[in-house]
Formats: sequence, C-alpha cells, structure tokens
Amino acid sequence: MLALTRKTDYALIALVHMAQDPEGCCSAREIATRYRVPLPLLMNILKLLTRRGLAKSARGPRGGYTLAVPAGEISLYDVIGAVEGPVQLVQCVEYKPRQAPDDPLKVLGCDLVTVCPVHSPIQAIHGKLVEFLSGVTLADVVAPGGCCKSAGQLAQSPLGA
Amino acid sequence: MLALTRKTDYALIALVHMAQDPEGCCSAREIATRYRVPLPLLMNILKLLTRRGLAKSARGPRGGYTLAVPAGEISLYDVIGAVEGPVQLVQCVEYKPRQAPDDPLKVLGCDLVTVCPVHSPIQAIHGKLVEFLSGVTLADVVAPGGCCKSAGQLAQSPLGA
DNA sequence: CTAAATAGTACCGATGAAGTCCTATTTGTT
DNA sequence: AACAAATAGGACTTCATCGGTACTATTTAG
Repeated sequence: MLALTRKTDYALIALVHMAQDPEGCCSAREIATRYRVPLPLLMNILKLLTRRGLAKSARGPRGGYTLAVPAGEISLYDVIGAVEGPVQLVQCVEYKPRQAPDDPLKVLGCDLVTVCPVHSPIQAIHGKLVEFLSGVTLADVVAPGGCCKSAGQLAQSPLGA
Repeated sequence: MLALTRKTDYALIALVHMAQDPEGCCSAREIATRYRVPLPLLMNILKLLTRRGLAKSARGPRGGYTLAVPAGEISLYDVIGAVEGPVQLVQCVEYKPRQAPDDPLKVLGCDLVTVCPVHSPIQAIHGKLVEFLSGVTLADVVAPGGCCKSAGQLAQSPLGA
C-alpha cells in the first residue's frame, strides 16, 4: 500500500512533541496520554529512537526523552530507518550477492536481477526517493504551525498555515 | 518497511516490456517465462492493470496485453494505485469522519486526527510524495537505455552478480 | 471444434505489523 | 535504606496483508 507504518506515525508525533519543548524532558507516559497512543507501544518506539541516536533518554523519576540533535538534523528518512528498517523501493535495492557456497545456483537475494529490465532505472528512482525523504526534516514538520486545534502551545507558531 | 510490493515490481516489469514493443501484443505467458515471474500471479496483476485502464487486453489465441496509453502518461503513482491500492503516507491522509451511527464514540477512521500535532504538515509531505511518484512515468523507466534485450546493460550493475 | 488466451474469484501459507506483558536496571525522593 | 518512577530489553500474541495457487467461465483465432 506504500504507507508508513503506524509506528512511524507515533514516532513522528513523539519527536515533534519533543521538538516543541526543546529543553523539557518528556516521559513516554506524558506523550502517550496526551496523544492517546498506546503506552507500551510508544515505549518500544522511543527505545528504538534512542538506540538510533535520534533521542536521548534519562532514567529514573523525572526522566524521559529529549531530542538528541536539533530538529533540523533529523530527517524523515532517519525516522523511518529507525522504526521500520531500511527503505527498500524494490526488492533488489539492497541486494547483496550472497550465495550459498555449496549451491551456487541458489541465489539468496533477488534473482530477478539477472533478467530484470527495470532494475537500474528503478535504482535511480529509489535514489531520488531517499533524497526526498532525507530532505524532509523534523523542523519542516514542526514549522508549518498549528495544524490541529487541540494543543494550546501550538498557537505559538507564527502565521498559522 | 516502506517498500513497494513485489506485485508492483512485476507490474513495472510487464509494463516496461510492453512499452519496449509498443505495437506487439504480449501474452502473460511470454512475459512470465521471460522474466521468471510466476505466471498465475502475473496474470492477476495484468488483470488489475487492465481494469485500471493502464493496459488493453485481447482475448483468444494471439491475444495478450498492450499499453492502453503512451508510456509517458503512465506514472509510478498510477501503477502503485492499480496493484497496491492508494498511497497513504500516514493513516489519516484519506481520513473521512465516518462513524457508526449507533455508536458515535467509535471512530472508524484515524481518531488521532483530533489531537495529532503532525497531521497537517504530514499532509503536505504526502502531497509532495504523490507529486514525486506522479512525476515518474514509464517513459522515464524505459528511457535510461534499452536495458533489456541483453545482459550487456547489466554489466554496469553495481551488484556484479 | 478446439486450443489458447483473458476474466473473475476464491483460497492458502508465511510474513510482518500492532500491540501486550514481563523482568531488569537506573535514579530521584522520602 | 526503601520506594517509586522511569527507561532497557526482550518474548509473546493476534491479525491483516502479501505472495502465490487454483479453479471456472468467457472470448476468439485457426
């Protein structure tokens, strides 16, 4: 369906929330209740983001999460890579010709590559897609301003819409 | 994982093949054997493409498929839409506030929309993605060279398989 | 008439998404 | 020191979809 997973949605929500309160330390619970995201799931996602170096964590009471780097340096591509794994427009993109040494005929990756007429052009398209996703940063997502009525603090954004 | 499904890969292969032989009528069997795509699966895909008006079909012996419109008018977005369904960057993109009338509390779509801080900026990003996918046409995929026909083109492949 | 093709649809197994739960470990507070 | 609040790291379950198969019906050239 070419959709982001819901986990990525949640990750974006959490990261944007952190970006809007750059100094504050947000706990998973705060974010989960505020945006009605299932808490245990959000916790898993925040763990992933932390492991990838997109967020910093602080344990203990009053602990929580903060952006590890400025919002402008976190791209959509980074977020997707952290929670969904690598972007792979087609099967062969990340193909590495690893073959079972005992059976050279069995190709473990995409065996279409040998006959596939679209492989190399699609590679180029894939590159452009990655470029596109890498160009969208958290700052872009935060900037456009008050999207939804709910959050009062969103009103701080200049020139709504 | 943000990947195209294999069905889309197969659809592209088939469509590119047709584009390279604009007049000829290619049967599903031809394409399947040539590119080692499972025949029954490819048949299903070609049915989808035909239903969506991307390909024309001719029944009976010597029948097969042809592009319904010039390659330059078939976009990657069209192909994805035909075989995978609508592109949906996030859950709320196609959100329609349809609610079960008997249970107003149960929202059938994405209920995050009411509190989601990223909804409208993501909408914009979604628009750009669609724009990108719509800008890539079959002609672009075919153009980079008569990649097919021989393994010669594939020699440049970084895969070295 | 027959064989070769598409049309439509139902079906199945495997994979991954979405979500839960449990057990550490860290750390501020009392 | 004890406790509670938070993260860390997993395993686990459920369910939808993907990838693929199969069957029947319909069209049509020879």
